[in-house]
Amino acid sequence: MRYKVKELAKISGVSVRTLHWYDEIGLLKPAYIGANGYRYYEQEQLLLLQQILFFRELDFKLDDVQQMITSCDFDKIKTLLAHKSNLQLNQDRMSKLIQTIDKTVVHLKGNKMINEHELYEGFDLAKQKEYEQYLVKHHGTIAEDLIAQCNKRTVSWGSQEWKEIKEEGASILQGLSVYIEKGAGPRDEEVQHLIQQHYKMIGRFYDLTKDIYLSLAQLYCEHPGFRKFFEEHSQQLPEFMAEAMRVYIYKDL
Amino acid sequence: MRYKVKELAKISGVSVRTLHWYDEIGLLKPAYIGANGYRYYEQEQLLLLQQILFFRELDFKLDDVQQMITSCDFDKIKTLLAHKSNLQLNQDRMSKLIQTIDKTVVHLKGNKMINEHELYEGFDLAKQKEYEQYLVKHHGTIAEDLIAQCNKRTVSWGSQEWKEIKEEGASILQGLSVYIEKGAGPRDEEVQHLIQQHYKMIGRFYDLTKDIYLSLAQLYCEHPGFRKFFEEHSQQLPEFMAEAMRVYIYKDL
DNA sequence: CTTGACCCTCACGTAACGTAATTATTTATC
DNA sequence: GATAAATAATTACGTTACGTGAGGGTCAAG
Repeated sequence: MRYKVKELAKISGVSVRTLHWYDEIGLLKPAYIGANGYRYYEQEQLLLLQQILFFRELDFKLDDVQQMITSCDFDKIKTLLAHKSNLQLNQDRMSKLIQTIDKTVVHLKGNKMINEHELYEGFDLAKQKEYEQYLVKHHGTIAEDLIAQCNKRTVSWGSQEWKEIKEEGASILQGLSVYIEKGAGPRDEEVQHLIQQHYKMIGRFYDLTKDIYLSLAQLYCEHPGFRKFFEEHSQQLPEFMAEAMRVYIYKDL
Repeated sequence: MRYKVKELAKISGVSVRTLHWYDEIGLLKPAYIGANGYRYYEQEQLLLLQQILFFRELDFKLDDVQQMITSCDFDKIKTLLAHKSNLQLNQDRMSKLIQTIDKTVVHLKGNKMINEHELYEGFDLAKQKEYEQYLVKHHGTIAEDLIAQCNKRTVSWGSQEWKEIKEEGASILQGLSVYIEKGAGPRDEEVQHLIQQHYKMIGRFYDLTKDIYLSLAQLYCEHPGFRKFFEEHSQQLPEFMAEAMRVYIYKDL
């Protein structure tokens, strides 16, 4: 069995350019080159490529990958452990950065006395009733059960918990609108990560199923109250978010 | 007060080239340019530069830094939170990578049946007595106290704990020798991180002070048994590690 | 007036490809 | 067998945030 570039690219999930590049730097040479100048790869190269991709995924530089695949198991272990400690360093740095961001956000909020009401008015309890009626009208008894469950859970929440969940919600929506401005798509990884947070957050209100989450996506677009709330962050947020939610639900299939 | 490039570079801790670059991309223009073509910065630019460096440290791309310093607090918060979720994504990835590395290491070890004795013989209990006598001879009663403390603590350790600490120790030494091969210096961040791990590990045996740790550095170089053990990883490991240990102790001063 | 420290502007190198542009070859269809 | 579509090749520029010289002016001190 021999593969041409495109074929090997497809089964290994890399681009043709990557194979060209790996050839150029001597990381993965073709088994042989035809009289037409074409690169032909064999089973052996496929296996080697998989090794390469494995180490690449671990954030090794290609130079180091080169070393790895040619070194013995003992040296591999040494290098892996050294690399691990590097990753841990990075992790520590991330933690510190996140802390710094949190502090900065608090500082900025305190500085400008951002009006909580303005930021979070979507959680207004008065509007809650309206939403519930809408839900019942459009989704029947299932919605009633959810509302009951939601009420049962939230009565025990203190103002601290409400504040947390409000902040988290606002953070998610703000994040999404930033990505919209940047021209990101609903299936981009960063967006999906935010949607995952959203999914988990909603799960604190009631037991969430895929169907219910899809209904929510619909609700956010259709219900004027929700629409307005979302549109305050970004004009395209309702559709964008609904699409991202659908992607999130269907992506595992 | 006006600064020329080198002066601003020194007080802000960046390179001259960086200032040139920031000028070129319009991120930080000089206050004015002299007839000689020199860049002159004022207090205002210094403050701006500090802002820039703050966001740069948070791993923002310079494009985004540009946005940040020109946007209002509200938008800053949005962007910061979006960035935070990015960092969290990265953190998650790191965790997974580290797990994968651990699994791979276990797999490689199992595969090649690496001889534990060969890897960890430095922890041989028989040799322990020899070390202790050497310590007492060269460091007197302080060493005796340490040995007593060490014995008191370690009697309660099970084989699991011994194994853990052996693995950690081996991992550190292997990591160090990899860096030596790469031509790293004793004060490099990665090396210092490993030394920190080493410091903490030793701290599990007895209460560690700076003086004692410095004595250890000496011991590793002088005592033939230790030397031999370290030299099995790398010929230069004893001196390299001792120097790194001294750097670690003195770096806070 | 020289010397050294400093300034300037190119301009190439980095890592790992992405993205054309242009040309040649194979494959599929008629 | 001719033509078109797909795929191959090479070449080369773009990306990030600078590092590192090269070659050549400017300024303060001795």
